[in-house]
Amino acid sequence: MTEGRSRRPGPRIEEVARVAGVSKSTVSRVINGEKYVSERSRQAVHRAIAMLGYSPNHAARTLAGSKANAIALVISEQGSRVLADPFFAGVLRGVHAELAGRHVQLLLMMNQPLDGDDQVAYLTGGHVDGALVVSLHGEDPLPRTLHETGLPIVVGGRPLAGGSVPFVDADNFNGALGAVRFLISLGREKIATIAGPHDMAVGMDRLSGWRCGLAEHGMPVELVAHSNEFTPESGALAMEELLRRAPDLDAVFVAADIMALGALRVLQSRGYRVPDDVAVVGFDDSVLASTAVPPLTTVRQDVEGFGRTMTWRLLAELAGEEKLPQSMLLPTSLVRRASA
Amino acid sequence: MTEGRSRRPGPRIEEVARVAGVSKSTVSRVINGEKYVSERSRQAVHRAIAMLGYSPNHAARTLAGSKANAIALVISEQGSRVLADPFFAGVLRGVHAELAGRHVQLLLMMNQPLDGDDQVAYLTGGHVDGALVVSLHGEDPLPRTLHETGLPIVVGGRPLAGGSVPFVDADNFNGALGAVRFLISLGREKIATIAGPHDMAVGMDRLSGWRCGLAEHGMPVELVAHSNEFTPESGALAMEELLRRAPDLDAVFVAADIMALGALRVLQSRGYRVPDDVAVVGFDDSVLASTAVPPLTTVRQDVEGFGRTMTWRLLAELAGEEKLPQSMLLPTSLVRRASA
DNA sequence: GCCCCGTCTGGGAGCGCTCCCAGAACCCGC
DNA sequence: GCGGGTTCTGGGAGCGCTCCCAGACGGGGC
Repeated sequence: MTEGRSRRPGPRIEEVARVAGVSKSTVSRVINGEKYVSERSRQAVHRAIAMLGYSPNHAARTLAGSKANAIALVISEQGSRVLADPFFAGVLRGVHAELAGRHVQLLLMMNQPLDGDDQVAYLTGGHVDGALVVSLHGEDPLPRTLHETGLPIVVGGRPLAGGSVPFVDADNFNGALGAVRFLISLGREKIATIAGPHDMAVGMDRLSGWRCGLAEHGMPVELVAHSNEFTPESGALAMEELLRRAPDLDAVFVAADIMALGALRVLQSRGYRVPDDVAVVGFDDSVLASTAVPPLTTVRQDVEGFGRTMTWRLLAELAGEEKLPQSMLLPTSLVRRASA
Repeated sequence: MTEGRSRRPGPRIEEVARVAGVSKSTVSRVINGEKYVSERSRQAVHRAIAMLGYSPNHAARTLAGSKANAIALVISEQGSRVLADPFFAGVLRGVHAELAGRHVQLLLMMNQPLDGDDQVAYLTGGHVDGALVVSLHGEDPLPRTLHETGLPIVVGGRPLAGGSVPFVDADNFNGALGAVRFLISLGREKIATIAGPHDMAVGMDRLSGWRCGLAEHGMPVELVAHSNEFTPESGALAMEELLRRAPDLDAVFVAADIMALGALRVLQSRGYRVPDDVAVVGFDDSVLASTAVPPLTTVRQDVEGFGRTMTWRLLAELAGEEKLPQSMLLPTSLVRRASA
């Protein structure tokens, strides 16, 4: 590479030891937060580190130690869809926030068409201590594959084929349930839903919530239209199907804002007024929700918290903490706008 | 961390050397593609590597060598906005695609409120060989600061305070120019623009293109409304201002799809028909464009190419290539939909 | 008094590579 | 024949840490 970007300049651990008046070993112990270091030494080392502006060499730590001091963020499957979703933005911010101050590198990986095994090999090859796997497609085999190698991982989004893989997810079930209860509280009586694909947990869980909400009021749970993907077009098709089956429906719970957009378009072009004739509730509270016409009432999930929680869970496991919850569901909240 | 995720198992370079019947040094030379290795040795080493499934230890290479074998992707300023933009998704994919097969790690970094100097220190501290800096805010000092430390970087988006920092950007000027020419070809005669903030190159370049397009047909270039940020609300305000100043305008070029959404809303609520009364052209071709009502005619930029080009440029520099272009502009294209 | 255990410390081997150096082998021209 | 290059090779000293070991010190319990 560019010849001679000369060897890293900063002070080494030895320098710190000299200044602090202790040995390399003791400095190392302080850096790694081990016990069996006197308060006096600890202070001295911290002072020396601050004075010299010392920062440990990542490669050396990794080479010498038994850990890689890095975790991977793996975007499974085409990545396109996940990333295109602003959802991912918040997650990333959360991950980063939780990592702040720790000496842990964040490596980014995506499923390339080529990769596959390479990726698993790399991840389990000692380059990272653990991985955050964002995988929306419930049947994605990667989470399980990785988990079985013994690599500590946390999956974002409940994996369908997960076995006992630790995961973090929004509480999709209760989010949907709350949305339906809200619609019922508005006096709506014929509440349909546009559900996501069968093979995604996020879709199934929201559908269950909808079912449950209706069932607990003794209302029928027939008006379901499945869409194949999270796109406005797909949402529009589903809406058309619903209107064909029940022209007199008065509310729709749509499993994603982006599909709700398509549904809105169809409703309006058929002359239904939203929310007067038909109330619409989405899910995600993405940018799309507030820019929709009318602005969409939707279920918000805390995406940043999503990333933070995943990271926290992984780091805790790496730190050897016991009795961690195998999975965690994050609360959602209803954001009321104009569409319902 | 989890005690005893035992030391990385794979074979070491010495093993490869033994099997190939050469010395460590020669294996190292082959791996790093140096010259002065006989064809015979090279073949033998490659065979041995394949047979053993050898993969070099990243930490050791970095520690021993003079390069880090990693590059950083730095999301400058709040990150929130950049990331929320699907724009970033494509860039990331492009970066990753370009990196495939190379033994280069991609480290992700964001500007934390806390960081600042820490980040510069880390980046110039030898942890990475170079950095891709995504910075939409033109006056962001980070690109220049990093560049001045001598760290090879490529900035995504033309930096205003950039000096001679290498950058990659969409050809915003010609994109806007093309949009205006298109509007003129439709017979529009009173073409306004909603421009982005003054402090962002992307906004300024698109404005210049609009100006130029009108000027070359001898049309007046007065109908400019600046918005402070790339939001629908801001776009709506700007549209209102324009209508106040020129109720009879018949076209608007909006510097971003997301602002165009706000503009559309205002136009429609005032009874203007789009595109019959007023033609609207956006910029970016984001998801928003196709879901808008009516679907937005807009200027597309190849975001994936953006990422690929940035990465290519950086790697080329790291490889010591000479005479690289200091900056690169990527072509845009007009996507015709219903709004114009 | 003794030993044992818990606390704290320093020394030094070695992680798996790269890169410098020295030297072998070979070609060229004179 | 000799000197001077260019091509190829191996040996081995580190890169900057961590972690093991050995040992020093102190405060119990018997």
